[in-house]
Amino acid sequence: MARPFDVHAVETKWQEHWATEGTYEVNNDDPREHFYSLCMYPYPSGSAHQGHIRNYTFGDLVVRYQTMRGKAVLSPFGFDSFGLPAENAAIKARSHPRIFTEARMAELRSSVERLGAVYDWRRLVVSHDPTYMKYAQMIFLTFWRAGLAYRATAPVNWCPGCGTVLANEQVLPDGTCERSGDLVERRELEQWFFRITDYAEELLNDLDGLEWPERVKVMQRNWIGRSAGVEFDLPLVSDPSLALRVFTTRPDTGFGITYAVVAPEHPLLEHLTTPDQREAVDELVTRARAASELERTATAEDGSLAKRGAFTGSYVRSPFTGAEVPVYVADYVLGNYGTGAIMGVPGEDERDFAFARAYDLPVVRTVAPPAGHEGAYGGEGRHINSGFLDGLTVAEAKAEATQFLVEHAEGHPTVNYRLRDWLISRQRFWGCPIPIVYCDSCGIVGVPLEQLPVLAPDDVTMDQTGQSPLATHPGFRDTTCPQCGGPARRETDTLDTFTDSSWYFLRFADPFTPDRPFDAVQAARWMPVDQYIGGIEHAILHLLYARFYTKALVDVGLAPGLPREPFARLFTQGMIRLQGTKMSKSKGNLIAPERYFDTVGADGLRVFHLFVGPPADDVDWTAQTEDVIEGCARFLDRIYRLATSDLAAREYDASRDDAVRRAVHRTIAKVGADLDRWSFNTAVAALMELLNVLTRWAYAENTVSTATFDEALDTLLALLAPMAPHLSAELWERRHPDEPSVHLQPWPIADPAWTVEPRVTMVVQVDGKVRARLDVDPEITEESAHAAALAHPDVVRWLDGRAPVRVIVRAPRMVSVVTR
RNA sequence: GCCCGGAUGGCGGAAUCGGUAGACGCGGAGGCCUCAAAAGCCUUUACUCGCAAGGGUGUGUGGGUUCAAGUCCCACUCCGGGCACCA
Repeated sequence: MARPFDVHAVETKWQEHWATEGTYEVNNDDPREHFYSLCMYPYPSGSAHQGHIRNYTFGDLVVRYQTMRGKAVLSPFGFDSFGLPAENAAIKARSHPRIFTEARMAELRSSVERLGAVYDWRRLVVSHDPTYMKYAQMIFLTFWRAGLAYRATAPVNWCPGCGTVLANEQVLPDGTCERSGDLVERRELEQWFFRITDYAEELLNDLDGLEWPERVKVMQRNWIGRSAGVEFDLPLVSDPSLALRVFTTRPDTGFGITYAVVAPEHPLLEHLTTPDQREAVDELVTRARAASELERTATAEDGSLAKRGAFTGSYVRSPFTGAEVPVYVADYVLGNYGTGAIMGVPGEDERDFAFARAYDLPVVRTVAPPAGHEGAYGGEGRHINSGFLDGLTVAEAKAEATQFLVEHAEGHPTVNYRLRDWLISRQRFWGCPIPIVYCDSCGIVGVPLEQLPVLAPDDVTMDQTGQSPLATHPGFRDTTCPQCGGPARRETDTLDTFTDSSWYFLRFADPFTPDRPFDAVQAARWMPVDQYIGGIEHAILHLLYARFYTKALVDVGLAPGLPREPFARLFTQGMIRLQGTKMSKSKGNLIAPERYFDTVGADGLRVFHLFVGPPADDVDWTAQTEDVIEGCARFLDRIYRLATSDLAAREYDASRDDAVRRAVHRTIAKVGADLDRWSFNTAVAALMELLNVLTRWAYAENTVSTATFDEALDTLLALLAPMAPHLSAELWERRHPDEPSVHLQPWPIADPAWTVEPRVTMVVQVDGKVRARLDVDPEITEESAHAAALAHPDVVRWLDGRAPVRVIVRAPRMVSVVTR
């Protein structure tokens, strides 16, 4: 497609201009109102793909728009540069992940600069930068000393494909690794954890105050999984000094207990198992331990819980009925949730019902189900078969039953969370080493601050053997104890890379103060982030971890006075799809943005991403897409031609000026409102409409006065500036060579006097159908509208002599005449 | 199974507070310019009946509320996403 100007020359000219002028560098003490705009920290996977382009187009629009609105806008950039892909690539090529990573960082940076997205590059943050690592390690040690990091042996998720353990959040519901797709194994390992569960309640409650998409909040609420209930004792029949402690959210159904179940890992299982049941129990425990999540749940496909439990031979006594009920062991009860043991209430719980069916256990209903209901009933109803609870509603009975358990069964109300502590150890090389030393005499010792950062040596063999690559490097592994000076051994695991993206936004706010991660007073000038932009795929992992870090940093004293929530407003953009599947590097179905940079240019590609649909919606890349991109470039070309054509000699007819000026001011109002509500596609459409108005008058009728036309064109360029920054800057400069750039101009303000129309169309409905349209004054009174509507010949015709029964007047928009 | 979204012309989408459905763009049709093409410009484009004037129908389906429903209510279908042994 032939363009009327040299797109490439114009775009590079302005990109160099913004870089050399430092237009978008901003200091912390800037007196203007502060605004922090941030796109999610990218993993450097090479040159930008369409998802990046979309992300940075939105982010850059926000930055430039808010700047023109008079704010000091913080717009930083950085790289989440540690991670598995670079390490795997390095193993394959017998190279070093740093080499891959830095080459790809350069590519991505070049792409975003080519897009014309502007940043304060002085604030660049890179995860593998030794300075950043030093503070990442300092934060880890501070958390550890505050008791928020701890080392424990636990059954963990081991991914054979990645050669490392994973956090719960990285395991998909089907038990596979979210990254490699391998079936995750359970291994018993000693690992480092962050005590995120200490913050479960706050992480849940603070969601309410965030301007985030509701579905992201719902996902986080589900993930945290708060459930309030009661813990109480079921005494052993054989030894009443011992009891099985269970947790339930339905204490009201206690009269329906017909059995109890313990998890295969339960500490009391050994004691509960009688000699004649030993074999069956051992077999079940062995099977449960070996089975993956997937295999376990697969057996339950048909809803049956057969073969998933075994009788222990013991009995406990129900505090409600005094009855002796059998104790089973079953893998559907989890060892690490609640007390690892439950009461079996098949009447009201579906799993219990399925288990009772499979093991032929009695079912006692305690809540009357609706007529004809089969199976377990978990809904509302009146209690039956429940002694002192009979006749009560579920809520009433819960309160009564809780009270009873407190008095008679060592009970107390408890809250449990689905959320587990965050496993942060990774048996990989390309990450930040955990700054810990193990000494035989001193135990676990933190590396002293002055010895940070702990850096991995470069000559490490990274082959995946299941142990940390660093452990195979004696020079790194063997060290001396910082406390006693004796021989010691370093921690050889690295930190989960999600720790890096959990505080980078704070480092952006103040990378200038020496000797600390950031200065709290400086960071507080920007925090919280006013607008955070990224993909929905981070709804749980990154966004939950970053919230935890922010709260913890405040509590351990590294960020005194900072807000406890990092991201005030979140926008999650849609993804790009090709033939129904997500466009991504790993799927190999990319349409590279580069090809458009030289044809339609960065501005054309930006306008396309803004115009193609609502920012939150997915974009289907189809055969038509190329045409739409061309159309966006055509829109810019028309602006170029209009702005560079010579109209000064044209005739002047002042009668048309007002109409043009009204179109201009209505567009100002529309575009501003649309940008504020993230309706970028309609904002672009409004500019297209304005251009259509201007073109029509300027070319077809030659009647617009130069002054009005100039005002209109200048306004158009200003409104266009956040969307197509290069072209608008270029045309503005040509029109105003002695003035500051369009990007430094104030955002246009609509004059209310010019946003109202002198005449509007009023419709008249007869019995609900539009039968006439009238051109009226917008200030028309109800009476005049009423009279004018009934006098209209079309209305008279449609009334056909019938008298209106009712007339509803909504001047000046509409009159509704009813005859029936 | 549960919880969220969503369904509007040939296509992407618009309609912000219950008040002119289809803005804007893509694609299509016709025209101007040109030796011709490209580019550009102009007209037209929901479906349908009609020569026309002018009607009728129409926002996934079926009901309802209302003078008036894409928008609100009830039931359902399909699509997308999340959750799903957490007691």
